[in-house]
Amino acid sequence: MSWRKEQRRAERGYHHGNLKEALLQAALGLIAEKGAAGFTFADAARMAGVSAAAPYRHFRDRDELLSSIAQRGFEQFEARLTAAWDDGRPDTVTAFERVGRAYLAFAREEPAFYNAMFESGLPVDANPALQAASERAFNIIRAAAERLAALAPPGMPRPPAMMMALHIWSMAHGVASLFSRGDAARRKLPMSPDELLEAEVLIYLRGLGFPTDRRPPARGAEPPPVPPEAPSGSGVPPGGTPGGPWGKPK
Amino acid sequence: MSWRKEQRRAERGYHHGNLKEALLQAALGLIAEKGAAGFTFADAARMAGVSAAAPYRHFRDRDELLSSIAQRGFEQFEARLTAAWDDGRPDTVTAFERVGRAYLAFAREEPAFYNAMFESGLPVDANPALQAASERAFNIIRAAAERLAALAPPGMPRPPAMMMALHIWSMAHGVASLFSRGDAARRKLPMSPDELLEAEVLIYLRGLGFPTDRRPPARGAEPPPVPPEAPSGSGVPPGGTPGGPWGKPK
DNA sequence: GGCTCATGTAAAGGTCGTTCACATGAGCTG
DNA sequence: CAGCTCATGTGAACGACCTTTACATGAGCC
Repeated sequence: MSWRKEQRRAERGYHHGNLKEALLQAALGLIAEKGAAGFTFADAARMAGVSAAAPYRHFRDRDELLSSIAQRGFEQFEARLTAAWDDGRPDTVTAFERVGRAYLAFAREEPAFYNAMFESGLPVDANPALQAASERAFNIIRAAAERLAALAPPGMPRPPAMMMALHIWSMAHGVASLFSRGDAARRKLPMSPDELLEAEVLIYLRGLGFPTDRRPPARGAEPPPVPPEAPSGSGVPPGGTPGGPWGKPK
Repeated sequence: MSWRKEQRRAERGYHHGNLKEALLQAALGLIAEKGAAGFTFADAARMAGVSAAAPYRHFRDRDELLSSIAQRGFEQFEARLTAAWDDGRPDTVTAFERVGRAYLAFAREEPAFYNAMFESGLPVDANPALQAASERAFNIIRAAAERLAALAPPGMPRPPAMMMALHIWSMAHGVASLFSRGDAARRKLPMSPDELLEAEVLIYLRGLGFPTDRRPPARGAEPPPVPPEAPSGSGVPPGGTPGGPWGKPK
């Protein structure tokens, strides 16, 4: 009860206080540095200032730690996608693309989480809680796709929202994992991963018949099914992509 | 030079004969079973019936073995993509889709190679030969995209072939790595990975303005001004998808 | 104060990756 | 065939890691 003990508790608390949290943080840092494969249980213990056996009081084994991190990652992922979707404001297509960018941003800014979630070799169904978290995150994309599908122009058959969601997911994951992270980012590209994904999604949506030319409706005409591409005269607002979803057409 | 020695040579040749090849094969099997992360150098040595130190006569370290496998994988990958592309026969769009399916088939049928190539955490530029092999494989996709881009319908701006190639690659990799391999394949889907990718690519191509409805024109009004590729009289390629790129429209 | 349980430690066994000194046999040279 | 040399494989050893086991310790509760 002495002051010192109180002090110790503040520093390390009960036998360190919250080793579990400390280990998660340490592991996160290590994974960010060296990848999920390179991360070692012993290192995390060392980093937390604790013996190599201590972590086993909090995690059955190394995989369970990894799985915990992946789960936490899916939760943050879900939060970011939810925020990006913003319930479809200001319009569905814009919000949808924002979700795509949020996906990439997460992959780029949280490499450790992304690695644990998708590249650590964890079996998808390792942990029911993990699986549930993963599904909750995916459901954001799915819900967005649902809203988008409901907007299908009259002329076109309405695409299944589930399929759209899976397509978008695969695009985002493909771009993230091939071009946007770690060593893979070194591949030389004609455009940034964000632009690449944005163009990909836009072209895809156009393929479904959605109007993707969302700029101040300078030249009236409500979008007919599959409107022609950007008119050559438009003023190219900053967010817009002149000349179509890709850069300057040849 | 006795009979026994000749026999031994037949079995193991000079000090085993071709340990290098045996190690590559062993590693391939192990990776297929347990993933690139789980594969161990010592195991490969054991499987080849050789001491744990022997592999070091043929590979600088474990990573070099992995890198060799990845390189060989890219070579086989290139061969399969080349065969699938078949120089764009019978028509560009059909051949293009066949390349997509070949991509998935490779990922499914050669999980060990795919794993070493894309999921082993090897730095892309680890080995110049590896990087070159990887580029050669990608160039097949790129060449196919080039041909496709050249067919851009007059009304549309011509999409950069490089971008198209990157898009297709990301779709194929995304689908393969999320849905088509190992544990990930357990995710329950409304359609097979092949169908998923086929639909995705078709929708994408339609978004670029390509005619993707290569069937006897059932319920017209589809392709805008576009020189149709295969003559519509040709006998319904087996890959045809009734009702649009996805299944029955709702 | 004493009990109990969660939490941490030390030690040990097993596996790996890797290195090093050494063995061995293939193929050449004379 | 003798002998040399070099590629190839072995055995032992080191350090790191994962994991288990027996033991220590201190928090919280009666």
